[in-house]
Amino acid sequence: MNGCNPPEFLFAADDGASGGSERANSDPVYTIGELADRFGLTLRTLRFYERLGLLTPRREGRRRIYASKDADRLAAILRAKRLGFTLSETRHMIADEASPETLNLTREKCLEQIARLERQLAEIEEALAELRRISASF
Amino acid sequence: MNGCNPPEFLFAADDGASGGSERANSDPVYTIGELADRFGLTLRTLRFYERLGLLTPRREGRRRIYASKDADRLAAILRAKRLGFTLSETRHMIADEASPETLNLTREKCLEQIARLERQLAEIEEALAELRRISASF
DNA sequence: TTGCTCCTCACGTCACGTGAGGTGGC
DNA sequence: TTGCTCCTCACGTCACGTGAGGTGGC
Repeated sequence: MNGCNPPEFLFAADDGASGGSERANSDPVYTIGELADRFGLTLRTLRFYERLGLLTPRREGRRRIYASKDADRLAAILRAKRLGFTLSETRHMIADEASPETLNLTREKCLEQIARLERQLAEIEEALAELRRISASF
Repeated sequence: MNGCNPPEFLFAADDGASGGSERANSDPVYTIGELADRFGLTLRTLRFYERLGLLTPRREGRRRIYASKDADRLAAILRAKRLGFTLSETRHMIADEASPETLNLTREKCLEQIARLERQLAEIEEALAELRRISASF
């Protein structure tokens, strides 16, 4: 514990919804199909995230069982994805076991990402301008 | 030949520059390295485009020799790329032998592409807004 | 002989999609 | 038995990057 950590933003993805098969007492538990439905993903995507070490559901035999902390972690992953980070960047940003729902974003990474997206934005805007010029000429 | 073709835009990429090893009389000819330099690409990229059937340089033994029509075609490919088309879409858009420097863009494809890019633009703008909010909080 | 440019495999990366063939419980 | 959901390979897609090992001509 030290009192002067580098600036760091613990970014909570709040997800108030609850559901799934309540198997134990009150802690929701999901099959892969349920979790996929809930987040609008494919089974393949969830298995893929597991292979990358982003998710680690427990098993009942061969079948994957996802607890609410896994769902929280998945929400954080998708949040990072929406911000335009790659999965391997996301892997370094997902916080530790204690708070699976937070993303570990430094100010520096934040500014780098902004610069990256601004470049993409400029490219797309140029393309759009040209396409509009062309389509106006038809 | 019919007089009522669908609306179609033959889009010339003008590239006035000339250079390269003038091997035959007055028609510039390039090695793969020269062409890569000229367009800021890697050798790998040019070989890859050839495998996809986008470029078909002639050979002198095993070595690739690019004529000015190949350079024109490459310019058209890169133009389509800047407009956000995939290489396989581009493959269908590059015009026939007679005019290697033109892209064959229908009005419909143009509008579809505009819609696609507008969606990407919106996603990037949302991500940017969120990242700016986060970075302002540091 | 060294240096340069070229060549052909062929595997890696990114974020998955898409079968192929099989299992388990209602 | 049929239907449903799950499973593990394993190859495909997109646009290349990155060696590995070799060739040809100055």
